Amino acid sequence: MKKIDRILEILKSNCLRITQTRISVAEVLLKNEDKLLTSEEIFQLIKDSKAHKCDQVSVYRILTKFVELRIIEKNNFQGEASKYSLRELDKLGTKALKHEHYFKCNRCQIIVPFTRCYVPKMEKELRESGYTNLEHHLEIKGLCPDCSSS
Amino acid sequence: MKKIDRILEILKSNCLRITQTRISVAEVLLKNEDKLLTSEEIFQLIKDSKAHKCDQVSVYRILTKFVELRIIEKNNFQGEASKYSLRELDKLGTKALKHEHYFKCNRCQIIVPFTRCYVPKMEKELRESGYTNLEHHLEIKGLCPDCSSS
DNA sequence: TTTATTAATGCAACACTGTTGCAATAAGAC
DNA sequence: GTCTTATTGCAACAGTGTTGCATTAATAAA
Repeated sequence: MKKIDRILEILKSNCLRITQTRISVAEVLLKNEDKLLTSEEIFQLIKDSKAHKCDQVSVYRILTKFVELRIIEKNNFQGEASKYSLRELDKLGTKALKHEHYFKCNRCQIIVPFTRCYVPKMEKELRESGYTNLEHHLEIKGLCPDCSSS
Repeated sequence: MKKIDRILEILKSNCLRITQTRISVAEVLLKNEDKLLTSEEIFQLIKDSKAHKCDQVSVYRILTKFVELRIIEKNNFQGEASKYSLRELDKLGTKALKHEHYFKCNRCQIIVPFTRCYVPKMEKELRESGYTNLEHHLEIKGLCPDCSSS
């Protein structure tokens, strides 16, 4: 099954309408799966495509809804606009948590996701102390190899 | 040596003036060492004390300066105003990084700092790949024990 | 296919956090 | 006490995001 079809399926099963704006947002996210996009960037890409005109507010509302439906992830970096990215196909609409672990270069601003994760150990300790429903956000910043060597 | 004296010493050694507003900000932070305060809260506490009147903008500027001078730490939580806290006496003005590891309850909003940290392992891997000047921010959210059991 | 219903949208206005420019004030050097 | 200028207060602005409400369009029903 294609991702776009799964997204439409999720909308339908939640009694939400398949609107042009929702399709446009989904398409932009699909075309930029390797990136983290801000609401503003998504809005501009829709505008540029000229396929359909819409309002920035609608983009905000749709992104908020998509996060609720677990279609996308919202990633926050200190003092910046939230960045969004599509979840993997098999996790679309599910409660499976995506790990949010990013390195961000303080110079060239590149954002590199990384997969190794030791946080579960900390979460295990918290769970053993009575904490529940744990989720986390980890952000490592510094200089990437390119910026370190120049 | 007292913390307040060390703060004034840092200001002097950086050729910055000891002003009433800077003293007020330092005093509020000292009186609330166990908490993380927002700029707005610090401003209100100064206003309430009536010891001295000042502007919100000055508080912003002073906090920014104090962060630069490594007198305080700036802690960011998703979509919220930055929260500030004094550093430990022996770390005031030094480059020693404070670990920022917080648990935040999604229900009662309590923020609990925790000390155990596995992040250095991730940072070690990044350093071995050529990354430098690493710093991090980790935020774990969920329900605290009290909220979990009620 | 047309009509009716109402979810979704566009627009304007607002809210929150934080920043900037500049004239007035006050810290502290002399 | 006077002078210099760092610091402040004020007003205005900027970025991100939200809310209320009248209009539009997606979809169910006729």
